[in-house]
Amino acid sequence: MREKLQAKIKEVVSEIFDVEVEPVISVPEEQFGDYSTNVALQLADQNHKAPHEIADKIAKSLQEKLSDDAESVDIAEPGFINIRLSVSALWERANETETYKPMTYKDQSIVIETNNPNPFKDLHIGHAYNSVVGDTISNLLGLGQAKVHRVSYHGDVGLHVGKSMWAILRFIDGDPDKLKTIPETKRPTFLSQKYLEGSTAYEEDASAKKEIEDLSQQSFVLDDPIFKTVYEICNSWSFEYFDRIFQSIGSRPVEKRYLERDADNAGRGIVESNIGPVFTKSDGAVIFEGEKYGLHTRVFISSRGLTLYEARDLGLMKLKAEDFNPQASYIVTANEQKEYFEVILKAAELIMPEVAKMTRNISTGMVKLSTGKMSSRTGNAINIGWLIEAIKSALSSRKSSHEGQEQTIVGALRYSMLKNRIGSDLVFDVNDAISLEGNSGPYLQYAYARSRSILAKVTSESQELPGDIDKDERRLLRKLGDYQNVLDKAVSELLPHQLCGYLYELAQLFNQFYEHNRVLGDERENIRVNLVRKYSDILKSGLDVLGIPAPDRI
RNA sequence: GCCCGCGUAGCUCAGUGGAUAGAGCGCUGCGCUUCGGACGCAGAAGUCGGGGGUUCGAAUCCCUCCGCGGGUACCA
Repeated sequence: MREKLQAKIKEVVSEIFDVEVEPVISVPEEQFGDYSTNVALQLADQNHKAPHEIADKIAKSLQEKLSDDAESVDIAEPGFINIRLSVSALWERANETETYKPMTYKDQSIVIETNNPNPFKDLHIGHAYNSVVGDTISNLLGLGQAKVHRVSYHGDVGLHVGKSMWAILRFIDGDPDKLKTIPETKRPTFLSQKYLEGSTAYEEDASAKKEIEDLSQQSFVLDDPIFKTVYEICNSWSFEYFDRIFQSIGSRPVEKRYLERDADNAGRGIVESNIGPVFTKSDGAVIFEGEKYGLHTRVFISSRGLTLYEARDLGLMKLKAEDFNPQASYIVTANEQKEYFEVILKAAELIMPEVAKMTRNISTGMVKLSTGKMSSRTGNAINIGWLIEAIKSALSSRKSSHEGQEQTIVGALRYSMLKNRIGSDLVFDVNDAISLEGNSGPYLQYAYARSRSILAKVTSESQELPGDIDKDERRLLRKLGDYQNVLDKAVSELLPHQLCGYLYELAQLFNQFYEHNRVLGDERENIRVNLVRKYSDILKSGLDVLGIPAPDRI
C-alpha cells in the first residue's frame, strides 16, 4: 500500500509540475489520517510557490487516482497532504502484512559474531546482553532473507587461563581425577572461584605471579600432559555452561565456535607478512600506526613475540571469510571496543580490502547497574544465574500457576534488553527486568494469551465481514497494517527496539479494545474475531523475531 | 591533552528536519474483574544541558560552552 501510494504521488507530481521526486511518506497521528506526505513543502521550497496551493493541486489529483483506496485526501497547514484509507484498503493492507517478508538481505550469506565469553570465567549480564542483541539481530537478518551464520569467539589462551589453571592445578594436586569429585551443577561455580583465586594470587603474591605467567604460556603450547588434560576438561565444562545459559535466555545456538588459538596462527601470519607495507617495528613490537589515519596506534605483536588481540582479530576475520564466503560480516561487541575496531578495520583494509569492506562492528553500549550495590562475591557484576532466579521469585509471588514460567522469564529478560535503542548504554535495573507490568515482555505475552483465549472459544463459522467498521475496530486495523513498515525499518537498520515499540503499542491498543468492546456474542463478532486473529498472528510473529516465546497461556 | 559517544518528566527511555514533545515506572484519583485485572480510565509532572546559527519549520543539522561516560602501544 505504501509503495502504491508513493508511486501515485510521484506520478501526480510528475504530471502537474514535471519534476521527479521521491516522496517521503510517514504515518502521522491518527487524527490526521493513515499516511501523510510533505512533498508539497519540498516542492514549494524549490519553486518558491505557496505550499498550500501546491498541496491543493496534488491532493485533488491524488484523490482521483487513488479512487477506491482513499476515503479522503486532505491538506493541512502549512502544506501537509493527509490520506485516509478506505475500509477495503485497510483490510487489504492488513492482509498483505500477514505474509510480508522484507527482502533487504536476499540471497546474502552473512556471518555474525553474537557472543564471545571466555572459558574459565563466569557469565554476567554483559554476556547475556551481547548474546540477546546478537541473536536478535541475527533473527532480523534472517527475516530479511539472509543466510545467517551465527558464530562465537572465545579467549581460550592467555593470562586469564593461566590464573584459573594455577588455582585448579593446586586443587587437583597432581591428580586430574579429583575433578570428578565436583558435581555437574557445581562446575560453573568451581571455575569462577578458581579464577578469582588465581586473580587474587596474581595481584598479591609475586611468586604466584611468575608461575601464572608460565602457565599462560602453557595454554598456547599444551605440551604438559596433566595441564592439557585438566585444561581440556575445564574448557568443555565452560562451553557446556555457555550453551546451556544462552539457550535458557532464548538465544539460538551458534553454528561455529572460533577459538583464539586458531585466530592466533592466522593472525600472526597476516601481520608478519605485512611488516613494511602496513606494520612497522617499534621498541621490539610490531605496531600499526593508526595515527596516520586519525586513529590510535596499536600493538599487534608484542615485544615478547606474542600476538595480541589485534593480530588475532585479523586472523579471525580471515577465517570467517574463508569458512562462509559471506557478503557481510558483523561483530557485536560493547562500544568500549568501538575505536579499537576502527583501527583493526583500517589495517585490514590495507591487507584484505574485500574482507574489511564487508565487516562491520555493531557496538552495543555498556551494561551499567542502576543500583550501586551488588553481590560482593562477584564484584560489580550480576551473575546471569542469579538474575534468572530473581525473575523466578518475582513470578512466584504472583498467585497464578507456574505454567509457562520459563517462557515468562525469557520474555522479561529479553524484552528489557531489547526495548532500548542499541548503541546507547543499558542501565540495567533488576526491578525493571523482572517487571511483569507496563512496557515489558510479560505484558506482551499476557496480551497474546488473552487473544488466544478468545480465539479458543470461537464457535461461529461465518466469515462474512460487514462493509462498515467502528472507531475502535478501525484503530486496531490501522495499527495492524503498520506492521510491515516497522519490519522494514527494524530489518534494514538492524534495530530491534523499533519492533519492541510497535508491538507494545499494538498490545496496548488491543487491551484498550478488549476493555471497551465485547468480541464473542456481539453482533459484530465476525469482524472482531477476524481482527483478534490478525492481531494474535502479528504479535506472535513479532515476538518470535525478538526470540520471545508466546505461549497460549501464561 | 586528543579522539568517540551521550545529555528529553523524579527515574528508565522513545522520538534524530515537520503538526499541541510521547511511553513505562513512581505519584494522585477512579473502574472492582461479564471473552484472563500481568488490565483499563483520568490527572499532576518538561527552559528537550546553556548560548548562538542554518531553515518556511530544530529535541533532531552546524558552531561554542558546561556536565557525564568510553577510548587513547604491548589487557580483552
